[in-house]
Amino acid sequence: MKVIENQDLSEIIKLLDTIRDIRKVMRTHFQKKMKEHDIDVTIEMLEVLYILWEKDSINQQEIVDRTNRNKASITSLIDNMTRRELVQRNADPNDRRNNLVALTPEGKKYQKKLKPLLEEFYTSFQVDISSKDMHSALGVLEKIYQKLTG
Amino acid sequence: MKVIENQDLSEIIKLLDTIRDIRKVMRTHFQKKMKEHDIDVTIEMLEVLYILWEKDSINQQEIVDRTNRNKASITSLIDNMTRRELVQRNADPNDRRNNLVALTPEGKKYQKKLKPLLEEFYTSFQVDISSKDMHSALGVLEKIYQKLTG
DNA sequence: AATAAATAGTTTTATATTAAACTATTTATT
DNA sequence: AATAAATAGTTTAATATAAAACTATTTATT
Repeated sequence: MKVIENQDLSEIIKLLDTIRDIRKVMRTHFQKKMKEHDIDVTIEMLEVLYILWEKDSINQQEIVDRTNRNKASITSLIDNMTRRELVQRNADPNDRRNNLVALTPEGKKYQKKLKPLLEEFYTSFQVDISSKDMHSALGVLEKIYQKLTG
Repeated sequence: MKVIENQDLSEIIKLLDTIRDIRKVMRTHFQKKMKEHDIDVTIEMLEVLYILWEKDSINQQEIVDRTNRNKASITSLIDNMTRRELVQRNADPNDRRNNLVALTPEGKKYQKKLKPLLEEFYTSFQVDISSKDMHSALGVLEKIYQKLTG
C-alpha cells in the first residue's frame, strides 16, 4: 500500500507495511519450526498454552484479556485446542457463566518440549542491534499503539 | 506470549507482541473508518485497488508478488472483489495461463472517494516522533525482516 | 518433435479473526 | 421481589490466510 503524496506519511506507511511483513514471516517461520519437530500446535495455541503454564484453570475471558483477542476467536481457539486434547473446559461451581480452561496431561507435557523451541524461535529474530536502538524502536511502536487505543 | 528467561529475548518478544497488536488495531481502525463512510472494502482489497490504480490490468502473480501474499489467498481475494464488482478477470491473449485483473468502472470510481480517506487513515497513525527516531525504528524492523527472509 | 521443467491459477482443507445477534447467569437498581 | 444491566460464552456469517495437490499452459531440454 504505497501512497506517496506526503513525505511524512510515506514513513508511517512504510513502517506499517513492514509490520505486516514481519508478522507474516513470524507466523510461517514458527509453523515451519514446529513442523520440523512434528508438533501440531499453532502460534496462537502456544500463546494460550503459555498463559496456562503460568496459571492453570482460568476462564475464557481472562484469556481474551491477556491475548487481546475477540471472545468468538477464543471460543474457536479453545475448540481447536480441545480437539487436539491440549486443554479441556471445566464448569466453575462458583459462577456458572464461566468455563474454566485447564491443561490436560498432554498439554502439560508439551511445556518441556516447547519451551526450548520457543527460545530458539525468538532467538532467530534477534539481530545485531544495540539495546538502545531496540528500545527506541519499541518506544515508537508503543506510541503508535497508544495513539489508537488511548 | 511472555517468556522472561532471558533479558535480551524479552526485548524482542515485546517488540513482536507490539507488532501483532498494532497490526490488529490497524485493521479494526480501518474497518471502522470505512463503515463510517459506508464503504464495503477491506484493507486487503484496498491494497489491491491501490496497485491497480497505478497500473491497471495485471496478472494475479504480479499482485501476489507486490502484496507478498500466497497465490491461493489472492485467488480468493480477487473472487471477493469480483463479487463486489470492483474488478474483473480478463483473458490474456498472449499467454493463456494469465488472468488479467482489471478495474471495473466501479473500482475506478472508488479512487476519488478512497484516496482522501486513506490519507486520513494513515495520518491517524502519525505520532509525535522525530523523523530520526522513526527512521531508526524502521531500520530495526527491516533488519529483523531481512534476517528471516535473506 | 517429444519430454521435462517451470509458471499461472484453482480447489480443497484447515486455521484464525471478528461483528452481530444470541443464551444463560449473575449483579445492581428500583 | 422484580426488573434492568452487566458479564461469560456461543453461534452465525463473512473475510483472510496458506499449504498441498491439482489442471492448464508455456518454455526449456534432450
